Formats: sequence, C-alpha cells, structure tokens
Amino acid sequence: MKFSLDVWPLDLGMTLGCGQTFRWRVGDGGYWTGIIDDQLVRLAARGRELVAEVMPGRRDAPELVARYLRADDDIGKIQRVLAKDEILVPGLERFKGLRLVKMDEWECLASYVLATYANIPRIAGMIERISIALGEQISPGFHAFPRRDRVAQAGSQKLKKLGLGYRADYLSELSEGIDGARISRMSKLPYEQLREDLIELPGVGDKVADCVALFGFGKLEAFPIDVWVERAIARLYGKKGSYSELRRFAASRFGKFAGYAQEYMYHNERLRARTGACMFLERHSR
DNA sequence: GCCCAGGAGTGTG
DNA sequence: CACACTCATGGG
Repeated sequence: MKFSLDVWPLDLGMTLGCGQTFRWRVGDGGYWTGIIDDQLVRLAARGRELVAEVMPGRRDAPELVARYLRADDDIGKIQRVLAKDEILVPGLERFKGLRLVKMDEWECLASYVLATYANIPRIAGMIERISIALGEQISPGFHAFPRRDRVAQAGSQKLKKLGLGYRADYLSELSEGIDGARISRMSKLPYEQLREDLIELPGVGDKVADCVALFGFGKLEAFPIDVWVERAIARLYGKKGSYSELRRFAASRFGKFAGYAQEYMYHNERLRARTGACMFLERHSR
C-alpha cells in the first residue's frame, strides 16, 4: 500500500537517525525502513512530499504514519516559542526538519530501559536481537518489537544470552510488572504524575521516565537529560547541577516545548563531537 | 587495551 | 538533599 503524505518540515535522516528511536535503517536510495505497529514501513522524501509504503497495509496506514511522525506538531509555532531563548535562535533553522516521534508506549519503555549506560549502536543491536529472538516476523528479515508477554515468558536468563548484560533483569522485571491496562491508565495522566508513575517501574529512573514521557506518551514538556544534554547545558548556559535542578532550569527556560529544545541540543552536541560544529550561540564557552 | 555510553539502584553522610 | 559505589559489555 503506497501513498503520499504532507508532513512538513521533515528531515527523515535527523528524525529517524538522531537516536530517539532505534530500529530505522536507511537504504541506498535514501529510503528509510522501519516498523510501526507491526506494519513494515518504507519512507522516502521527494521534495516536500513524503512517500510511504506500508505492508501489508491497513486502511488507516496514512494515519499510522502521520501519528508516528507527529504530523500535527506545528513546527513553526514550536520554534517561535523556543526562539524566545536567544541561545537557541541560530540553530533553529538547521533543526527545523528534526521532528519528535510518537513511539508505541511499551516499545519505548523497554527500549529506554535497555538504553541505560550503552551507546546507540549497542542499543540498536540489543533491540534487534530481542526482536529476532522474541518478536513476530512480519516480513522476511523483519521482526516486530517483542510483545510484553513474550519477554516475560523468555525470562532474564534467556535475555542475558542476547547480550543485554545487567539490563536483562530490569527488562524481565519490567515485562512482568506492567500491562496494557496500566499503560492505558498512565496515558491519561498529566506529565508530572505520569513521570512519578513511570519511576516506580523497575529500571526506570529520572532520565528514562522523561524519555518515555516524551517519545512514548508524547509529553512535549518532558526534558530528558543524558550525558550529552548535560554537557550541552553546561556549555551553552553555564549551568550545572543535579537532575532535578537541571530539570527545573529547563522547564523555566523552554516551557511546554522543552522536549523539542532537548532533542535539538542532544543532536547538536553529538554532531559537535564528530564535526566540531555548533549551531547554537556559545555564549558561555571560554 | 582503553575509554565511553540517551543510568539505575543501593547505601552512606 | 548530595555523593560514592556497583552493575556488565559492545563499540569507537
């Protein structure tokens, strides 16, 4: 099933490759292949037009893709709000095609529990291995992210053999400690309450809770702080402190779209490590 | 080989 | 509240 969508601005490479989600792969023709809700999806940009191919293809496939890419986010409006922070202004144009994604809540939760203290290639490898071992094959060579009950059934010993390290115990406990009803209830909570609820789960602390609130539950005010974002805040704003201090700083500075500011800074900081380029004002650099 | 990674949990001051 | 320590391991 093939169709086109109007999602703009959109940079597929930044959006699907910046490290907020871990399963998308880019092919030679510049098309991206991934899985949304057990559907195999291919995406390619032709100018302003987004061409999507969904297999096997449900009736609501266009809505599926649009929702995943947060097509309703008004990037212009978001950036006008963030532009009140003069430090971000020089980088906004560069990152306007970087959209947050809306992942499945369980996949997001499990993925970010696995993401603790690991780099992105390794995270992608762990997720790929549990998907091949435990996920349903939806097309030759493509496996869905494993359902919660399949992970619980596997047990921590089998998970450990898939190279998850100490995360195997967290994921195993998590898969037993949550269900669809709980996720459904959490999806109705406002950000702060959702965050407190998430932190109760095994393997979920401050940072993972904010990632899941942002990428899984769509709370745009969430501001996950990992080592990269911590460095960015220190460098750009001269601000250091505990997680709770930096979180308050971000809330007051970036407001209800803090999540977008965070992803811009995260991506910028990693680009800077590789290329030396910084798109933001470095007012506090020596 | 060395260093680092989208940290969390636990114990201590 | 803040630190200090441990956890297990692939990738650059």
